Amino acid sequence: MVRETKSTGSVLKAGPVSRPAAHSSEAVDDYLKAIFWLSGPEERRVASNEIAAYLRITTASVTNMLQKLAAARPPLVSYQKHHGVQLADPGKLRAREIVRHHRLVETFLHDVLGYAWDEVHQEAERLEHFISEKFEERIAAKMGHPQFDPHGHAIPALDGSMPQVEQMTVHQLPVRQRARVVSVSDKDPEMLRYLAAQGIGPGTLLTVVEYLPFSGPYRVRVGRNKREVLLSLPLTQAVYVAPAE
Amino acid sequence: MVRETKSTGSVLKAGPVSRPAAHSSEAVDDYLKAIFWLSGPEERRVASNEIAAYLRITTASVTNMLQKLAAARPPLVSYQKHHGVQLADPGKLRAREIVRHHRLVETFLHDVLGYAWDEVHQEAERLEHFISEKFEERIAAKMGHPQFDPHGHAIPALDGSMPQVEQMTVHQLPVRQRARVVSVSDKDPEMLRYLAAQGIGPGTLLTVVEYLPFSGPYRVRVGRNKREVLLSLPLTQAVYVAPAE
DNA sequence: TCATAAAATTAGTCTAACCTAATAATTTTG
DNA sequence: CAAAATTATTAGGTTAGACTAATTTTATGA
Repeated sequence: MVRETKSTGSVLKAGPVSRPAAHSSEAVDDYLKAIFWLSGPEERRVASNEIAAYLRITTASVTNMLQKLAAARPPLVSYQKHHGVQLADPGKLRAREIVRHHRLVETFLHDVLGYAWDEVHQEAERLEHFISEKFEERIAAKMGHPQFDPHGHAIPALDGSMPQVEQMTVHQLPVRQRARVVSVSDKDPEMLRYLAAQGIGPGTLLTVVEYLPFSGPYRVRVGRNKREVLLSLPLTQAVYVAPAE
Repeated sequence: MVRETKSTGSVLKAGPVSRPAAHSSEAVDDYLKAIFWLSGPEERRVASNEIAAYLRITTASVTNMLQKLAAARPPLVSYQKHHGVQLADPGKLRAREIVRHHRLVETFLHDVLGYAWDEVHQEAERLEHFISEKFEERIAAKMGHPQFDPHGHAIPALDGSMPQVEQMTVHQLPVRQRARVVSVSDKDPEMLRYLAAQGIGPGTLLTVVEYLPFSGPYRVRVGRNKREVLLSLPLTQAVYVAPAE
């Protein structure tokens, strides 16, 4: 019985030449995203180690996958045994595309479907892999091509470019320096709910009054009414700010 | 190195007892849907054969999967060697849930995101597996809990119930009998575009004037202005109507 | 610099879901 | 009602992407 293959369609051997991979598997997407985040704006090489910790899988699995990503035509990463990986251009493009999907979907869930800001991440994390370019385009258009997601993160443009905003964490902010919240990590819903309850979100003005020793809480004045709140170390590391004049 | 498994999470061994399976794989979903459609409203047993043809895979693969679906706790199908399958209640529930997802998503894409009616099926076919109950609930609410999708198909209620509308195909419609279009098969985009161009969609009034022999085209009068169009056999089988008094 | 610790790689196993080829059961028909 | 045709099942293979265990390479620090 001969039939057309209904294959799972891995990128790894697909496509004629040099196109940015029609579509990749969820697993491949997740590796590309991990490398993208871990390598940071300087795009430094990333160790298998770090990827394994980030994705909560073993390093053996990572090595295995990195070899496939590097063997893909065109290669999605540049990989050197024992010396980590870097995204190659097609991989970088795909990573940025997924980040764009994620943040557009988050914004859509929040602004159009009325999700709370601590609920959007989980749903976007799944959908980012499965929406089409058309879907992406339509929701972006519906929202007037937003620049930022509900947590204040910049949404990459279609060409993949992402505005680099100058920012630091509250943890790094000098005492008494007035600053405006730029963005908040979206990973932990509980954290987001707590911060929202304290009136902290993108745009909020704040000042660190004092930080207590031994990773103690930070006393922070929030907003116009200068309410004072206490933020633990992890919280101060989850809130990004830009100094205000 | 011991780690939490980030398994693909098959239904087949998941869950405590007797819950309708937290979530199933895409493949399992597709089998359940296939059985659901093939068994029809009478819920007759379905042969491995038919499933294989419907999903365009081999019968060996089907047998293999049916055994797993039957071995799942709780069983998703009732399966007897050499005598086909029927959906068990949990399987039926999941199948209806996916149909609900599919039709709600189609309606959403069409009504909210401005997709054309021939574009919605493909996107919904992917997304139906990955949206959460919350997403489903939110888009349904946003649209005012619609009863029908853009092709005229009824959207199953949350409890899985589907109104059974009395209908026949244009192919089966007696000559001169006035009828109203109930629904149109969404599978073939080209067909949908052609029908739309002829002014045929849910709600359209029509009458078969004449059918020519040897599977020849049907002459059909459409709408109030009684424009006459020719429909090939496949088209007459893709359009469902209810006789109008 | 060399011994040890840390990190990465290889080799081989597992599962889901497909496949082909061989075999068995059922149904149809002369 | 038995032979032929159809349909279903079993057995064994493949691929992606996880895993463990063993080994090798690189980095560290006495």
